[in-house]
Amino acid sequence: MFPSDQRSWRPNWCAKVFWPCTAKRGTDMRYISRFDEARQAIRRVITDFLEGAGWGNAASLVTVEVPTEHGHGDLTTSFALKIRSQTQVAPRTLLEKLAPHLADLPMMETYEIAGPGFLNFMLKTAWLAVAIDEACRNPDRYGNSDVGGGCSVLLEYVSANPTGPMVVVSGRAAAVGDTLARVMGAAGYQVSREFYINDAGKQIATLGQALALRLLELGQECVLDSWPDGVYPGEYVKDLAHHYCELNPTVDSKTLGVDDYPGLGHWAADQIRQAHEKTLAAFRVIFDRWYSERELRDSGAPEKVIEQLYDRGFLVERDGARWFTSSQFGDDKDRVMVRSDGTLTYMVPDAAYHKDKFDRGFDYVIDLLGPDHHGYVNRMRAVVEALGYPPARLEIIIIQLVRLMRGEELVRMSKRGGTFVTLEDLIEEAGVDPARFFLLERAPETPMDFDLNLATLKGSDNPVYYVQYVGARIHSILNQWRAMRQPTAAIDLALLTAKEERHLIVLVARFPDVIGRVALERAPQHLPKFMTDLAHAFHAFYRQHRILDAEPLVRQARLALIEAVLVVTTRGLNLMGISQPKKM
RNA sequence: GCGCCCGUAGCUCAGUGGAUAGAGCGCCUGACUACGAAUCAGGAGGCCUGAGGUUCAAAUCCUCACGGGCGCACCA
Repeated sequence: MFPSDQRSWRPNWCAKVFWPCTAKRGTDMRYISRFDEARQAIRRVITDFLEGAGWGNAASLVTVEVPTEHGHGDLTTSFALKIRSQTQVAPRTLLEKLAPHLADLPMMETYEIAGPGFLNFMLKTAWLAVAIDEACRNPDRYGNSDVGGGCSVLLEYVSANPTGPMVVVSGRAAAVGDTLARVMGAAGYQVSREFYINDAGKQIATLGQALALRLLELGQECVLDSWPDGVYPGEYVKDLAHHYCELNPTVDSKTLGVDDYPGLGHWAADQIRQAHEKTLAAFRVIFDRWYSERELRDSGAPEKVIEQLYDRGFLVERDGARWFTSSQFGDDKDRVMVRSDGTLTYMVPDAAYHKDKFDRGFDYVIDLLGPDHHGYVNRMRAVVEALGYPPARLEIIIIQLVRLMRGEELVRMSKRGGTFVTLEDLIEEAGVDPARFFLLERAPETPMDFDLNLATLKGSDNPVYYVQYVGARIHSILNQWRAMRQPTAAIDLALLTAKEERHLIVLVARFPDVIGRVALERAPQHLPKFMTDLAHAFHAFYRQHRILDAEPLVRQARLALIEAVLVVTTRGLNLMGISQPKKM
């Protein structure tokens, strides 16, 4: 039983809910970040105090947070305001009594009571600076945590139809899904990544028809005057036709008929799927499993789902068809599962696929779907619930539209006309690093404009270079330091007292929390934001302070500091699937 | 008509019920005889679409408008 099971069924399925997962594994080796440790220690003092005063039931309202504003401490809590109605004590009076208990905490530098009843904490710099040491010692692991508690999660994303090239919104899903997978892995989830291939059904036959017509054109060296509606007209089918002829030189295109369409379609779909895999690999997105709808169908799983729904009484016959009574689970209307001609609707294999996901024992099942699928959310939840699985464990994130712009001008995409801007085009024009950064900057469910002019810029206008430049500068400094062949002094991080240095220490210490937050909220956009903040803090430090020219003990401390910053930028970029160049 | 997403600086967007709402781009002023100026310091720019409600506290939660986008098949 997981906490999310008790969560009320939310029509707003966007993953804004912040819930913990009961730890299953890894509790012995629990890593606690500096910020987590401070938070827990402060919270414990406060709850002990409240219990002592007879307000123990208010303890759940005590939260210790990173403030939004600078100047409100490293951590802050507003619990005194929140529990006022229960205690009937003026918040500031309560805090005056509580505060002395906090002074003894080992990480506490100062605290202040502010505003109507906030309590702000400044942590000891040297205590936070332990994070610098942790980062330098664990360059490949720093930032990891076990907030995921070892829970297993299946992420399905992209799942583009193998009937044509991938469009840019698939690229967004790829960037978001891949980054979530990387981050959740770092945060202690056991992640599996899946791509579901719709390689069955009518669309495959239609693809086969398109191929057959292109083969006919090739064979007769002509161009057809009319093209049937809804049959993929894109240029890519011509390329497939050429390839097909090379492999099958004896094919007689004039004899191809309806019976040949499925076979041709399967061949074409497989070619396109392989192209998808190649493009995604170039985008640094890899999957653990490519799940074939066709194999699912061959296994008989769809029919089993029909039976199961029927046995449970959720399938009724009406107008000669069999309907799933999804409306009793919150869907707008019932859905046809078996048409009056006996064939299955596309929904059935999808239902079987989701059943299979849960049967494989995943604690969480996360789907990233395209913007044209949001009408589909309720019915898939309905299926999950009807089959007896907790619907809250199916999380669906809708990846919203990407509009491509060139400055002010909208880049038109027309699927019907067969003209695309494909993910491949985007990679070629913008490059993987800027493309991924831009696609990750925005919340997945927000429609976004992608300005190709901005992404293509090589200069300072491009935020990804701003972040990468940090690492390049640090590499350069560290190389020069090694070339100096100076004796290494002992590291005394207490020498890092300037405000720019402190800011960097705080950010390095906060990195594990950022990873945890991205994982728990399924909100990748916080990562580029954090990286930009870190880059800004580093560049400000760098302009203000000398490193190699500093007095030896200070130099040694600053070298440790920038090494830790390098660890964080490199890891942070890596979690976004973005490179950290040593030179730019 | 019904459902979903979005509405925050000129533009693109962040924002965890909390304090003076932030960033990037664009605009204006300054800063290299310097470990990398792809940088830094500063400035201007806001009725958070509107109206009610809940709350000690609302950009954030609820209701209703308005505006933009996308879905609403015995298609996949």
